[in-house]
Amino acid sequence: MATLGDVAALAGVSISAVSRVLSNDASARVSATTRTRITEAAKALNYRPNFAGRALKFSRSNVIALIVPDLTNAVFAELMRGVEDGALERGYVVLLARAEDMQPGGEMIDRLLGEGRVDGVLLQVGDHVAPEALASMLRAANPTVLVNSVHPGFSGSVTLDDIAAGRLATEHLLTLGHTRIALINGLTTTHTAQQRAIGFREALAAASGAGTAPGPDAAADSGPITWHGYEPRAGRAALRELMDAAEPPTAVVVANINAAIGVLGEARVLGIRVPEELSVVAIHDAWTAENTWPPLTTVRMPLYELGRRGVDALYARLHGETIADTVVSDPPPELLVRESTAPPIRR
Amino acid sequence: MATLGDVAALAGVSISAVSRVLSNDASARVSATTRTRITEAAKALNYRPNFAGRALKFSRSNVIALIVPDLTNAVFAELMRGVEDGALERGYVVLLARAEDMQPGGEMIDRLLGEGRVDGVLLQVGDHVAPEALASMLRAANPTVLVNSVHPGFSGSVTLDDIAAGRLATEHLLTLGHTRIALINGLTTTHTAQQRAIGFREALAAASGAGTAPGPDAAADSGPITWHGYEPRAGRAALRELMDAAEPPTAVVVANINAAIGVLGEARVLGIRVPEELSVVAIHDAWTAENTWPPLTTVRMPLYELGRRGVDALYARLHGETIADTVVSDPPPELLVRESTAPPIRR
DNA sequence: ATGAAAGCGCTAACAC
DNA sequence: GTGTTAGCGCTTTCAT
Repeated sequence: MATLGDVAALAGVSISAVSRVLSNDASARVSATTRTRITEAAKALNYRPNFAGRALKFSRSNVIALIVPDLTNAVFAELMRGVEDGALERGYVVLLARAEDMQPGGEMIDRLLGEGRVDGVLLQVGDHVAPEALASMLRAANPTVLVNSVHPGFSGSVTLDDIAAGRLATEHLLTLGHTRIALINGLTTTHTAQQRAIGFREALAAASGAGTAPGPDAAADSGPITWHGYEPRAGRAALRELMDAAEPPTAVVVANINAAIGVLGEARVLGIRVPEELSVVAIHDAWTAENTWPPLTTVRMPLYELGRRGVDALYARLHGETIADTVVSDPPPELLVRESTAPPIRR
Repeated sequence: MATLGDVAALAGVSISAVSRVLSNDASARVSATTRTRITEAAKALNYRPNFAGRALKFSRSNVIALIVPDLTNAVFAELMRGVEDGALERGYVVLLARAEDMQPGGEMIDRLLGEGRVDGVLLQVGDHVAPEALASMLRAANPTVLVNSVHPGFSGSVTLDDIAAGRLATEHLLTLGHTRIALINGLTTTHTAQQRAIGFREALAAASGAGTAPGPDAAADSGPITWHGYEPRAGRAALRELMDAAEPPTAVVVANINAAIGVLGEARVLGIRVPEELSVVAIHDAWTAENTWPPLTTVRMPLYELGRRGVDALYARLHGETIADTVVSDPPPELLVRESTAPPIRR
């Protein structure tokens, strides 16, 4: 690893001259000859500015941490890509971390930040994190931006339009002619699940309001909602529960694609044919949706853009700006009709 | 961010005293009183050693990079966990990077290493990387360890026992009574695919050798092999190809679980019932295997241990030891029988 | 037992 | 135009 000193020696100039040239200081006055001598020497030695030296000088690492609950969740693939691209564009490197290692109470994050390893944190909080645990790491001037999550009293979240997603998925089923529709949702504690439930109810209410006279109790019009979580096994449990009812649904909105995969599996076990006897539409798209049977109808969310906007927000915060919560709705949620949804069977 | 100087000032001692105490220098002679004064001051100020300062001093970052072709591939989940755990144990932090960003020709890796951001690299090379591209970054004293891959002339790989995996999967189908067995494999260029093919042929040869008289041309005994790749769509293409044959197989070994998911999907499209008309066993286990229909029989590989051993090897290399190639076979590949395999139909 | 000082690689203010 | 110098936070001789 060649240093500035090495380059300076080879070029026969001072260290500061080299520094000026190689960091392309605009206001640097250097003769053309020395400039070429320096750049050539640097190239010959394959010079790269030492990371630690810079970080020490600037007290800034140009690294941001991205923390997601589960790295292998295909849903986060796009998010990560967006973050990486946004970061690269701004000269940042992304340190990807497992939320697992971040327990308990953000000790690991404190370390990352406290030791100056990273300048800021992009945090997608997992479903099972208690708000209290979050509170400790969101205190004070902590350069953190929440992605896809919110926290009471914390300003600096960037989220998706989950209401629209819930509405879109539900409208699709209504359009097909379904009337008994259920929502297989995430945990009640999560903001995303709450939002998706709102969209679900909105669509149902609008339909019943338009189609029939507005009932006195709109609540009775709304379909059943389960709140088991976003994992495949949560989807399985939810479906069993719903199918036990006296009048089981003919269609379900599943708030997460992974849970939907569980729903599909459980439907097979229960002998329920999809889409003939049960239509399934899931929120979030991923490669897995094309490889289930039947292929899953999904609502594609702008996760890539979410990642980029998250970096934008963190960048702004790192530069002293106070940032407001933002909802990423461009491009808007998009319905991808595959083969898991169909009109209900007449009988 | 409190510095050593801050702690020293608060404790009323010199900076060097603080350094000695806080880095628990065993050979440091310090009075009990100053020691407690220092530790208390450090605690009061929530002191954390500055990363850049240390890295600069030691010319060592205590960070290793883990590069995998696709972060969201469930197969790598275990690998990552093993790496993280192994690294943490040794006081290292893991910088997770997309192979995507590493193109072309390892420019990004050169940067990571050249700027001193990481001390070494754990590299799982993707299927589509040309050996020439790899050669440039594996030259000289590059502190790199290949995981799950090999490179001609490069010593420092840690791999799995893919021969045993191929053999185990094939033996399972043989035991069920299948005689027309095919291998849906990865690209010919990948070491893992080659090894799995060896195991596949070994099992077939052993069976034909034991069951009948050893034929003069053992090659004729071996089942057909396709080499399309490890992705779902590669699996689909492979199945279509195999089923076009005059005597299609009654069972397939799929060299990768993701390809196997594609195989299952394509079987549905072709109207082939699994396992009645076609048994499917895949190498590598993941949560997805439990959620396909039917649930996939798989061969579980010790990927967690692979990760840990990879860190071991890199650590050794970073400390000047020359390391040999190693094969991680403890625990050995394990067959997980689910519902995608069954005896062939008699006719 | 404790402190002073040098130096890791870099940048920027300040000479000349 | 170019060089000298101080200092970012840390560890480690070397004095005392």
